[in-house]
Amino acid sequence: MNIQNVIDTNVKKGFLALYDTELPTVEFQATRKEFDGDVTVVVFPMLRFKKGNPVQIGEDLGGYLVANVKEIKDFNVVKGFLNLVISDEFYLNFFQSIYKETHFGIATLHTDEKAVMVEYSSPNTNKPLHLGHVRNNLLGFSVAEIIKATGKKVYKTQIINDRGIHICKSMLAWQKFGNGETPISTGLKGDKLVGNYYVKFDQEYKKEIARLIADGKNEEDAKKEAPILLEAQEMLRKWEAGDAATVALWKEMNGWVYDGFEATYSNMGVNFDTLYYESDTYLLGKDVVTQGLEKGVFYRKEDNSVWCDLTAEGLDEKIVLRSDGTAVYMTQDIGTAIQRVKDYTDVGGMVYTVGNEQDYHFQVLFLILKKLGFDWAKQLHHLSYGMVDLPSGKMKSREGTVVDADDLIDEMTATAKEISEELGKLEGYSESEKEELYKIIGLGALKYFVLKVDPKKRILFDPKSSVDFQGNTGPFIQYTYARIQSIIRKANFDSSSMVTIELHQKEKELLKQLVVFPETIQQAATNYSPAIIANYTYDLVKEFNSFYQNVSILGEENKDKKIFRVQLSNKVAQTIKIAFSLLGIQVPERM
RNA sequence: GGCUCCAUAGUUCAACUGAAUAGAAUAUCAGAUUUCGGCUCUGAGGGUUGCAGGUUUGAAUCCUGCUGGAGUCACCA
Repeated sequence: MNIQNVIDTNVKKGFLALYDTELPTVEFQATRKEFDGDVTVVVFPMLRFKKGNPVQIGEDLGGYLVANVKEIKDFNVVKGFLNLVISDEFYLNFFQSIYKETHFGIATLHTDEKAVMVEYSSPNTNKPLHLGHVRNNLLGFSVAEIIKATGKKVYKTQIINDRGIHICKSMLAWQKFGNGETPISTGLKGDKLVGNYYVKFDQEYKKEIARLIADGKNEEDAKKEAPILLEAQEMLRKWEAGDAATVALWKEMNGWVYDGFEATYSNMGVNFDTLYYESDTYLLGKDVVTQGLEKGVFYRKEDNSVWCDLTAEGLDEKIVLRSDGTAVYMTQDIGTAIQRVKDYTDVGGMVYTVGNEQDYHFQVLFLILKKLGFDWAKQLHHLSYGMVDLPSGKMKSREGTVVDADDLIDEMTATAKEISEELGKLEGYSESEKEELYKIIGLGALKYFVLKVDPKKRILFDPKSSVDFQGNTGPFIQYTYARIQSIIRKANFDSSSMVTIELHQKEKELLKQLVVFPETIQQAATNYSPAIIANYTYDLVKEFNSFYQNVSILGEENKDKKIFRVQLSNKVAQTIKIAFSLLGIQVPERM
């Protein structure tokens, strides 16, 4: 019995009664502040079905609605806009119906629907996580939570690129120059330690190239013949042959990296339900390619390489198997996708959180999977997002302009600490509670900053000034939440019974905002956009602050009104908390 | 060069996917509240929505062509 449905069906009914004409759709929107009313029906589109003066049609329809629909109390027409005034009773009934709900807006699990697998993060194991991964992780995690909130089962996953020549490079450098260093012996996080040796390899490699060139080699040959590179290639062959010592070293060093990543993930507050490793999946696609060849989806060239012709779909030809029979990136992704559906038979679709530089890759991947005839291939989505740029330009690891994820979180936490100490509302908090709080605020600022922007747009991140704590920011919203909690702590009277009062305009505005929360989640899910949730929450908070400024809550003399305002504040706080949980942001009781 | 994406107040972002005078925040200026947390609230100035056409009762939004930026077009991942 939501108000949209009521209006939709009754406008159609009214149109039929008045003009004897069927109206397929009704367009409406929230009424702008400067006009009277709550919901506005747009008359213009109706002119296609019934020629006439839009104002007159508006008047006729308005009259019909007020006479026939109890929720609609009054109306006015401005140009082609029919503004409807919704009754207090409707909003009060709505409030009573949601007041006891602890998870307002969150749908219960629809057991009849297929599950969705959301992939995100998928880092290179040679490099510690940086700002780009932060955006990826926050987006992936949040979209997974949002989809879950619409009632679907969700599996969070990632594919770990744990194999290949790049891994051998850091292994080799560690063997040669590491002197047996471990994360424990150095006190370094494992991913940082391994990352250092990856850099070390590159330095040595460059030195050798320079030496070879000095000895008279040309640059191209020098790059190919540098001894350290040859050694790395030899190591890869050993690894692929299953050489025990090489595999043991590989396992040990990867273990360090995973521990390091795990620390960063847990710090960031993201997690996974299931993991896939490239070393397990890189061969998976081959069988599929064989089957695809039989079906005629792929074809073999003279040199024995296998291709997929996508020119009919407006794309190019794409290689899926090298002439030596080995798998390429695409082969691996085909195999992994199929494996996932085998492992989790309830999965009916997947979301890939990967940067927009891979738009083309995923277009091709999805198309190939469709051609192979998998019914779930229609339910694949590439959650493509823009890069994070620094004022100095692109992040480049070699130039040291990478913003490290761990460092970033530490910095944000430190800033939060400075600000909280100035405010000084934390008497009675222990040191560890304070530290916990600083992290909630610091991370809240970072996450909100990243998530409030439409995913497909680029973000310019200025570490110095970008992350603010005022205005449209995470801490501003957290602050409002904390302030409501303060009011509730002080409201030491029984406020559990439901009351009927005449609504203040500000109360009505707040209720209007609450009404649209469930559909906002739905919209965020269909658009794969946490930004929609972020902006909704901000609007709700602004509306609350305006209410807070305009009416007195605890100072109200009318007992019923006082009760209602406490209840309403409480519901707003709960809604903030739920909305923020969809973004992976926590809210503090005090700050 | 082909294809894809992006361009909105000084700045950071919106605009419910085609509707009313394009909205917030921030910064600036002017005020309120001095009593539920002054990290609050109200107001002002600030825009030819990159440019030029087109479709439409109506365009930031759709189409075409430009300009500027990014990405991609590997038997790399």
